[in-house]
Amino acid sequence: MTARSTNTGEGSGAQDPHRDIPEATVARLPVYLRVLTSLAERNIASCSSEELAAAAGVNSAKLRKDLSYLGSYGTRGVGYDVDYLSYQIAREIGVTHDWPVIIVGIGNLGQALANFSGFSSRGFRTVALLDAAEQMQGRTVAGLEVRPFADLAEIVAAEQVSIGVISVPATAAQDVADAMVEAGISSILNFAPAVLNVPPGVDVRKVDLSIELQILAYHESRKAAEADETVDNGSEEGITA
Amino acid sequence: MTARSTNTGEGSGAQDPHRDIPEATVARLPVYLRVLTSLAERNIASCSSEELAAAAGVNSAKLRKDLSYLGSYGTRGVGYDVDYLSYQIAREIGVTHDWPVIIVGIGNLGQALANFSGFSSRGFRTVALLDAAEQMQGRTVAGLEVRPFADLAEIVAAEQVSIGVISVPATAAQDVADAMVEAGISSILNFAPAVLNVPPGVDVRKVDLSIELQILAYHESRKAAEADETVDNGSEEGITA
DNA sequence: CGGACTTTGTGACCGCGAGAACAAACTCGC
DNA sequence: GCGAGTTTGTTCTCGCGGTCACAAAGTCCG
Ligand SMILES: NC(=O)c1ccc[n+]([C@@H]2O[C@H](COP(=O)([O-])OP(=O)(O)OC[C@H]3O[C@@H](n4cnc5c(N)ncnc54)[C@H](O)[C@@H]3O)[C@@H](O)[C@H]2O)c1
Ligand SMILES: NC(=O)c1ccc[n+]([C@@H]2O[C@H](COP(=O)([O-])OP(=O)(O)OC[C@H]3O[C@@H](n4cnc5c(N)ncnc54)[C@H](O)[C@@H]3O)[C@@H](O)[C@H]2O)c1
Repeated sequence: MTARSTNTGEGSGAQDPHRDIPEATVARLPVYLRVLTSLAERNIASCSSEELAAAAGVNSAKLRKDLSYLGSYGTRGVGYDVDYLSYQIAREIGVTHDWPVIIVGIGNLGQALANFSGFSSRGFRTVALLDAAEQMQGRTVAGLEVRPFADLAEIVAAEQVSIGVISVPATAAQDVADAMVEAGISSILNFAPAVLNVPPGVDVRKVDLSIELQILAYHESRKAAEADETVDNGSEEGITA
Repeated sequence: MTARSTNTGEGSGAQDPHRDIPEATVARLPVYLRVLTSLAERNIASCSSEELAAAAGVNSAKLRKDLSYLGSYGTRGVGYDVDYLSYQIAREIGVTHDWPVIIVGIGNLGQALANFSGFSSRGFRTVALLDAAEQMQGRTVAGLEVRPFADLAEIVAAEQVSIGVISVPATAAQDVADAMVEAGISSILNFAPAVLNVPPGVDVRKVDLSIELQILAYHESRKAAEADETVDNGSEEGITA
């Protein structure tokens, strides 16, 4: 999913034994962190891998292996300390401090994102909303004034922004991405249904609702086809045993 | 990502040689379809795998292999016919006809989704908006009246809905999912940051913005750390050759 | 203090998916 | 009609990721 390019030194190998957490694990760490936060809110101090895994919806062995990439933070025979593990995961992800984020394109979706409170509680702070449309200028959304797109570079520099969200129409997405990169942003979350071209070193993640729905539709089609077949063949339900 | 359970007959093996398209391929087919649609709009009749792959942002060999799962729809020495291939992909995904969809939770996000025009053009039709809150009842959003959550079963049955979207707070997500399944929905797109428990045969896909941002944050952290190291070690740029 | 029990951390195995390379098949020009 | 050129479809290999199973390590009770 991520268009993460290989490191700057293309051929260097760069096998620093420091840490290299598998991408699949990185994608699950936030889930674990959320579960742990929820446990902490219920004043649960300690927790086994089995319980954690169940709450996160994954296999317990997978969870243990994931956590082992960060170090040995559990106690055998007991489990994991909720607060301690939470902190370790947050530190690994890099959300012990807040990341400033900007949103470009304050339409339907952009406004919903700006109004969304879930970001601030999970390590992010929306510092600016930008839009190119004349009639959006000066309007206030979620307590922030909508600023002209031309101010992008200035804002990024002033607030040290490295993460940008794109919620403009697909046709404008590449232009916005180019401007973001030019301004110094190196991570982009893209909601527009467009393939973004970015230079090495810049990460792009895309969220595409139509694709998600179409994947569901595919499985629905097959379920329907399967059901038809089962009707034709008569019942196939496990009467074997 | 998908919590698709194994088929009804858990141990049956079900090796129907009919078709079994790899999940990774299924996730890319919608991207190809979008690219093809875009080409068709520009009156481009034919296209090589190389061009398609570039526009979709994937490797051309991978694209060819993906397409080969549907059959041999290309012409060697020429490429693919845009309209023909579009239709074949749409048929495989199952979006030659529209799928009725309902959205539950018409808050910030739900309203943005309801107002989003992109769904209808990609094989989906929002047939109902549901919300539990008293003050939402009777309001009209995107040309549809918001209906009480209690009407869920009735609507699903009347409109033959099999796909549901959840955009309620995380605490309510499991309840809504249960009700959806009870009503006969078998595919769920979940925006709430919660792990949903559903019976076998029901597909769930989740879209979690906080997780996406946290993954970006992780890579940002590492980029920052890397940059620090490079400064310490002096330049490491490819001077080797 | 020791043994039984619990739970972590990890080694081994397997299957999916990505990518490179190539043979087959088709078109087009002569 | 035929050869050169082009592009597909497929085979092979390799590495990542998921799962099982177990040894190591710690706790707790008698
Ligand atoms: N609304 C949804 O629920 C939804 C769902 C999935 C995907 N999307 C995607 O998200 C994007 C935005 O959707 P939306 O419904 O909010 O659209 P919208 O038309 O409501 O909003 C787009 C905003 O972007 C601004 N804009 C346009 N060009 C710009 C530019 N070059 N620079 C800065 N701002 C610019 C416009 O002024 C407008 O305010 C689209 O690509 C859409 O496909 C939206
Ligand atoms: N707004 C965003 O941009 C955004 C981004 C990421 C994730 N999310 C997630 O999407 C979900 C919705 O976010 P939101 O900002 O729209 O919240 P919101 O509070 O604005 O809207 C939630 C809506 O759900 C309704 N609701 C609550 N319980 C219900 C129930 N049991 N049955 C039916 N309806 C019910 C409420 O009446 C309300 O209208 C949340 O889980 C949130 O974490 C939102």
